[in-house]
Amino acid sequence: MHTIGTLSARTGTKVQTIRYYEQIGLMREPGRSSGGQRRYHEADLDRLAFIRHSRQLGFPLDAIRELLDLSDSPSRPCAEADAIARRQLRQVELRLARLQVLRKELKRMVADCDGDSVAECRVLEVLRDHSECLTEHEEIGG
Amino acid sequence: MHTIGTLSARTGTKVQTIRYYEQIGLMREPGRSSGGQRRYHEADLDRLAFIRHSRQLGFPLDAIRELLDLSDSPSRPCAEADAIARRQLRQVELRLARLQVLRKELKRMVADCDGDSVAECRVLEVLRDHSECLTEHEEIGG
DNA sequence: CTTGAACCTCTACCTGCTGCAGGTCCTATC
DNA sequence: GATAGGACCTGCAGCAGGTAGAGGTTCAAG
Repeated sequence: MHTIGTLSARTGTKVQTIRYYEQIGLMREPGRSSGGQRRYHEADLDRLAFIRHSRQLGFPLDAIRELLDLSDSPSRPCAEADAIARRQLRQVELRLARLQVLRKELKRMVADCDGDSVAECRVLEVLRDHSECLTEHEEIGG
Repeated sequence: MHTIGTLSARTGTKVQTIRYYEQIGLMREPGRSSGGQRRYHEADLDRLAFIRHSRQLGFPLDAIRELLDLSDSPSRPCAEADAIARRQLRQVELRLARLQVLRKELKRMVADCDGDSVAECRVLEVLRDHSECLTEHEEIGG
């Protein structure tokens, strides 16, 4: 039996986050001590580790929910898990591509700026006028 | 004089978003028509375009606030604007580096999976056991 | 039996918006 | 001048994925 603090320490997850996962139904409601404190089994620790690792790989909580469901029914074909992972890979590749465009533009921006007064600052100039950009970038929220 | 709808259409910003920018003090409070509707000057349009463009380049609203302040005082040296842009560039490069690690790991994950049953699914296996990863990745929220 | 670290619930806040409800204004057309 | 209907108004709730704090209880070591 583990306390929530033990799970926290072992998985590097904040205590509040574990309670949050319980609240949104990602973690099962654990048993309680006579005084009302959460007491976890080893399986809960594994589940939390799974969740955290998936988060580290950028999976959104909804995807993790699906993966956990799949993980709980071992006889099903794994095509679904595979599809989720591929979707995540596509997302990551999309974000990479967009960030690469941004990096290029930002690099050019700071390279062109010679540190004079704000009035002739290249950085501000480029921000003022999108047409000075070499590439389209409809990033925002990527 | 422009309506909020005109600003919206010209900058590709939702009407609500413009009102939100006003609420958080990024956009100045415009004048109003006799009936209480917002009426904008050309300068407001420019300001909104600046904000949007900065957002597209991934600048957080706080940074944009600083950049706007700088932009309003043209005699100051532009070192500050430069620093903000460099900071943003560093952020983008950090995110890029992390995403590249993720991509590698995800690629390996889906490549190893041969589509059999969940019980022996590589995807789930890797998620279960971080030690199967080739690289450390403390992504989360990047 | 005491102490204090760890736990509990509840609520609010973060970023950067977006959407809806329910009501008002503006302007073109008849 | 009346009317239709699109554009506008305010205010509030909600999204992801947590994080922080208040104010109170429990647990376990000494």
